[in-house]
Parts: sequence; structure tokens; C-alpha cells
Amino acid sequence: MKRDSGRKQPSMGDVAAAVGVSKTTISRYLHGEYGYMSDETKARIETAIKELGYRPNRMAQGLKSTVSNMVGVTIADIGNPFSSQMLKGIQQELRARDIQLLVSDSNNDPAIERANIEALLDAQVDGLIVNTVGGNDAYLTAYCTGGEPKPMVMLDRFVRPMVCDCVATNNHEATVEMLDHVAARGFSHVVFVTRSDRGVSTRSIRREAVERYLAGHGASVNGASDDGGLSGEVLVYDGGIDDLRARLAAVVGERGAGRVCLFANNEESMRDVMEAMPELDGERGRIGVCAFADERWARYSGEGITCLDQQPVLMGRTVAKALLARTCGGGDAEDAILEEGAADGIVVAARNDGHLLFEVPAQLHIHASTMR
Amino acid sequence: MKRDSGRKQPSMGDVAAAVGVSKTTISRYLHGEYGYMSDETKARIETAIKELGYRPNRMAQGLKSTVSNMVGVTIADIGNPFSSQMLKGIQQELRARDIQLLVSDSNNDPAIERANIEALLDAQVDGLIVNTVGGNDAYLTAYCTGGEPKPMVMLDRFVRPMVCDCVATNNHEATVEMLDHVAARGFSHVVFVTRSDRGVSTRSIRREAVERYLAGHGASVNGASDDGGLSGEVLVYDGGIDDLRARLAAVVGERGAGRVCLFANNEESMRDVMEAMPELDGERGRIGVCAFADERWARYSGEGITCLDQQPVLMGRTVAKALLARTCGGGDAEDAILEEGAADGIVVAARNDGHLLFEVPAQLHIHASTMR
DNA sequence: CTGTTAGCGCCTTCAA
DNA sequence: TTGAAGGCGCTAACAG
Repeated sequence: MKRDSGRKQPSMGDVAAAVGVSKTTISRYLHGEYGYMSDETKARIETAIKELGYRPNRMAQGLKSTVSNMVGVTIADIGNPFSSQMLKGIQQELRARDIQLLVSDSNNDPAIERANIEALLDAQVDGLIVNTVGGNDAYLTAYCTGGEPKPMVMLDRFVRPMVCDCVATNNHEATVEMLDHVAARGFSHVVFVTRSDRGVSTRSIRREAVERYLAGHGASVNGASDDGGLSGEVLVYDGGIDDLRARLAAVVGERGAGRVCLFANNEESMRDVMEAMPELDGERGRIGVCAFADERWARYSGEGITCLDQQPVLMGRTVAKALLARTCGGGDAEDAILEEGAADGIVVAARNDGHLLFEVPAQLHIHASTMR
Repeated sequence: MKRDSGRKQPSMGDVAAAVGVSKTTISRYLHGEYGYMSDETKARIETAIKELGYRPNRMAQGLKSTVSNMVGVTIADIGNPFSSQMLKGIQQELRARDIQLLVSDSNNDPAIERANIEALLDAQVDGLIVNTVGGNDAYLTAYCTGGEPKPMVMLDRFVRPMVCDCVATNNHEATVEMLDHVAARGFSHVVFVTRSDRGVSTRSIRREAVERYLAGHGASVNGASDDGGLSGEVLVYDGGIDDLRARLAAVVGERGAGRVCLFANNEESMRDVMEAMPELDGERGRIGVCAFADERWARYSGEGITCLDQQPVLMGRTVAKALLARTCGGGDAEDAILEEGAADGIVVAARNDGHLLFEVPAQLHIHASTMR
């Protein structure tokens, strides 16, 4: 009835003994292979299992079948709310398939990340989801191109050339959408604020998108606009608030009475900006702010911050589907994902050597911070 | 050199064959039992392992040794940023001991939680950390008092009577501290805003703390203060924003010109309040707000919200320590935790039948929302 | 319809 | 200082 009623967990042998059949029969019962099983033994097995509170040992199962029904995920910084949303999405898919999730936090340290991946593989996971901290491209590439690696899918990151499936935000399009919005709201200058991208693909991609946009609109990067279009620049800092404050003040001051919009690369940078310039509120109208950030947070921050929400739950669901297609599905990841994902706007944005890049669209939410 | 260079993962037998010794010797080498081993074989084993890229299969190890070096955690709602912070803390401790973490999300559903716990046990975890969704008290109690259960520790929750170790916030003291602050700032009425506590211990505990405080200060709960002290009431809602809006308006209106402070039970409720009354900003000075909430969020929300931060990372570290003390440490959980935890203000707040309740202090952060 | 036999990769006596 | 043998709990042929 209830597990643990005895001294120790009963094993399949115990059940077999109780019923008076062999372990094989029990095994077959468990796997639903009762095509050729007498209804009587079936019933007796059923009650015996209930009686003893027997539950199969997944570990032992995995030892034999070489599939553990576990997948591993390494998260660059699990303390980040963004991470937990992605985990939520991953869980949704895994729960449906009764697959366990092994979670590791890399604490933003490439060495820890490598150790985590090794440890997960030692635990015999069937596949890996990697939200890399950056700086491990060589290692990851070597892994993916090595012998016969367990499937890996990258999350909110990718390496070039692609050596495995990846799930990311449509960073380029999203950035353009935000810049268009900023321009439309009459700002004349945009400052893309980002921490230095130590190998984090998302940061560099967004930065490049900004630079290309500005170049394409006849505005000079880090220079003044000379034709009434949107000018802009990229501000890279290292996490020092004082440094950031001084540089922001300089940038804003330089623009005189022109309307400037600060565009933060992520929530972390957005917080840094708010910390550095609490007086932003005082200059409403002249200084706007926006960011890649979770709508749930941005909406209630300060006066309400215009943001690009990356839909992390959807990203998690997508990455889990992509991985499962490689591990057990056997089928085409592309079909599996696009079928349901199309409605959400998920597309294959690139492919290389059979590896796909799935892009999940970011959603623009407009709030007061760019509307005065 | 690198793993996977061959067709398949090499096993201990392969290494043994390569070196020309028995598996036993390899096993001993791996466990550091080279007390009686010739330096030569030791060296040869070492190189063979490197050469083949051999790594022990934790799954197979666990099958025999009955310790899997995995612990499981079920989280009520992993999408909550609070959850991810707790996971961070848990990871910090587990990583140090090379223990893997199996994570399940219960999605606020008691049935899923039960299924998750069963699944984790099937995966042979050595112990469980449970952040219960509530409504599973009977099940959890039965588990803990059953045969010989794997150790369980509850996180940010507890059941009465205590049937296992628990780690929670010092909800009572924290609530009192906040109410003292509210009173000191000259508010005359406080409204504790909470969703209905469907078996979630933290919610009911806080609510009780509020009621007791108000009763103890000569003020009547849900009534007007008649002696200049702090009066107050508890507002329980069900997640409907319109309902909440109407009731908040009524409550605030009733107070006339009196200064009212809304005290939200958690971030979720705080967001609901902000959604229901965006005009709070317009009444700064007369209407204050505060909440149990993450400082990183509260600080930048609206004008800056006074909050009680639960230090979730520290809670995570504490719960992991408590569990490890039961699983492998063999030692006293109390000593293990209090030794380092004392500096952080962690105390044993209750004990029952050998089970301990560890309380992690919440920290009061004062911001503009209660200061005008 | 059901049982026998051999392992999966590792650990653990017991012998040598 | 090292092996051989048996078994953890389960699966997978191959026989009946």
C-alpha cells in the first residue's frame, strides 16, 4: 500500500516471489507487454505490487537499458529570474514525458561549467541543455564534434560555427524593433548600455545589431546624427556603478537638450543604470530608458520600463523539445518544434551541418519610460 | 585523453584489461585505497585512465552502494524568482560535495508534487528538499513517519507537528518588525494583503502574526483604532484584480484622511496591488506600501518599495546543509548549521521529536514607499 | 503464456 | 600487493 512499509524497498524479485512467477514476467507487466499474459497473473501481479508498495528502480533500469530518462542542464547563473523561467519551460516538457532534470549552476565560471558538464555526463544523462557562461566555446565545440557525444542543445546562446542545435531570441530583429520604436518616439540619440561581452553570444549579437542599425540609418555610431535620423553609441562598462554613472552623465550632458534613450542589454544592466542615475525620473521626457527585460519586472519598475521580453518559458519549452527530438524522439527536431511553435512565431533562423538555430521572438512591451 | 574518442564509453573492465590487472585493483585505485598498491601499477592505471578517457559510471556505482550522490528538490513554483535564489543556495552547498541536484516543479499543484516526490525517490535520490505547494500535509506526514524514509527537509514551509527538519523565515519576528516600522512612520491603519492561504504555512503564519500584533496593541482587527495606536485588518483575495481593486478602494476610502499602509504578503500580491491601484503614486504620503519581497526587485519598483527580504540564497544553503547532515554527514544538523549560521542570525526556533525548525532572519529594507 | 540465462558497470567479501 | 567470484535490480534474447 504505502511505500516503505517494510524494512527496505522491495525489489522486482520480491514481487516475483510473492506472486510466484519469474522476474521476467514482472518486467513484462511493468512495460505493458501483457499481450500474451493471462489475465489472472496480471491481476495477481497488480495486487502484489500494490501490496508491497513496489516501485521500479530507475537507476537499475538505466544501467541496463543505457537510457536513464534524465537530462542535465547547466545554467550560467541560476540566481537570475530569467533562468528560473527557462527552467519552468523545460520542466513542462520533461514532466509530460516523465524525465528527470539534473540542474547545475555554473555561477558564471567557465571552469565550473566544464566540471558540471562532466559531472552530468557521469550521472549518465541522456542529453544536455547548456546555457553557457561564455568562454567555453572551444570546449563545447570539441565535445560536440567528438566521438559520439550525448545530444546537446544550447539555450539563449550559441557558438559559431554551430555544432549543435541552439535556441535563442531573435536578437537582431528584436533590437531593430526597439530602435524603431525609440526613433518613432522622437528620441534623437540612443545609448546601448552593456557589460563587456566576455564570450556571451547574446551580448555581442545585440551590440552588433545596434551598430548595424545605426550605420544603416545614415547615423554615425558614437557620433552625432547629421540628418535628423537616430544617432547612437554603445557604452560598455564593467559593472562599476561609479564608472557607469560618470559615463552616463557625460553622454547625456553631451547631447544638450536632445532627447536621449538608454537601452540596457538586460535586466542586470537596467538595474545598474537605475542605480547609477536615480534622477532619471527627474528628467522624464528628455531621457528615456528601455531594455531587454522580463515584462513582469519592467512593468512595475520605476515609472514602468519599455522592454523586450524574451519569453523565457517558451524558450525553455522549445529547448526541451529540441533535445528530446535528438535523444528519444529520433525524429526531426525541426518538424517537432515548428509544428506547435509556428503559432508562437518560432522560426529556424540558421542551419549548419544539420544543426538548427531556433529563434523565439521577443515581445515589445511599451511603458511610460519611452512615452513622455 | 578526451572522452568519447572511442566508439563507446570505456568501462572499468576496459581499463583493467588495458593495464593488465583486475577490476578490483582499478576500483581500489579510484577510491584512493592505494595503501597497498605498487607505485608502478598505480602509475600505469593512471595513464590508462587518461588514455581511455575513462570516467566511472555513477549510476552503476549507486546501484551497488545504495547511495546515489543525488538529492531531489520539489519547488512549488519554479518560475518564481524567489525559487531560483533558493536553488542557487542549494547548489552552492551541493557543488562543494559533488552531489547532483534533481529539480522538479510542482506548478502549484499538490497532485503533481506528490508525483514528483515519487519520481525523485524512484530515481534513488539520497534525500529530498520540499518546498511544498500546500495541501499535502497528510501525505508528507505519512511519508516522514513511514517505514524508513529517505531524509526530507522542508523549505520555506513546515507542517505541524513537525515531522522533519524545516528551514523557514522568522516570519513572526519579521512581521512585527515591519509593523513597528509602519507604526513608527505614523501610519494609523495597516492592511495586510494576501491571497487565500490554501495550506501554505508561510501565509497563515504571517497573517496570524499581524492579527496578534494588532490585538496586542490595543487596536481592534478589522476595526478602527480608538486610542491612537495602529489599527489594521487582513484582506484576503483570490487573485481577481478587479475584486482586489474594489476592496482596496473601499478600505482606503473608509479611512478618510488617515494614513494607510498596504502590506503585501509576497511579491505576487505586491504586483497585484500595483496592478489594482496604479494611482498609489498619486497619493504618496497618505498611502504607503510594503511587502515581503526581494530587495533587488522592491528597490527599483515604483518609487522604491520598503520590503522584508527573506535571503533566499541563505535559506537554500541552510536547507542543503540540513539535508546533508541527515544523509551523509551522519552528524548533528544543529551543530553543522549553527556553527556557520550563527553569524547570519540563523536560529533553531522550535524542535519536536528530534526535528528542528531553522529560522533565517528576513532583512528590512526601507525605501520611499513608507517614507513620505 | 512463462521461465532461463546472461549480463549492464561497479563494489565487496574472501582468498591468495 | 592483487584476484576471483558473487551480486545490486533490472532487461533482453532465447527457449520452451
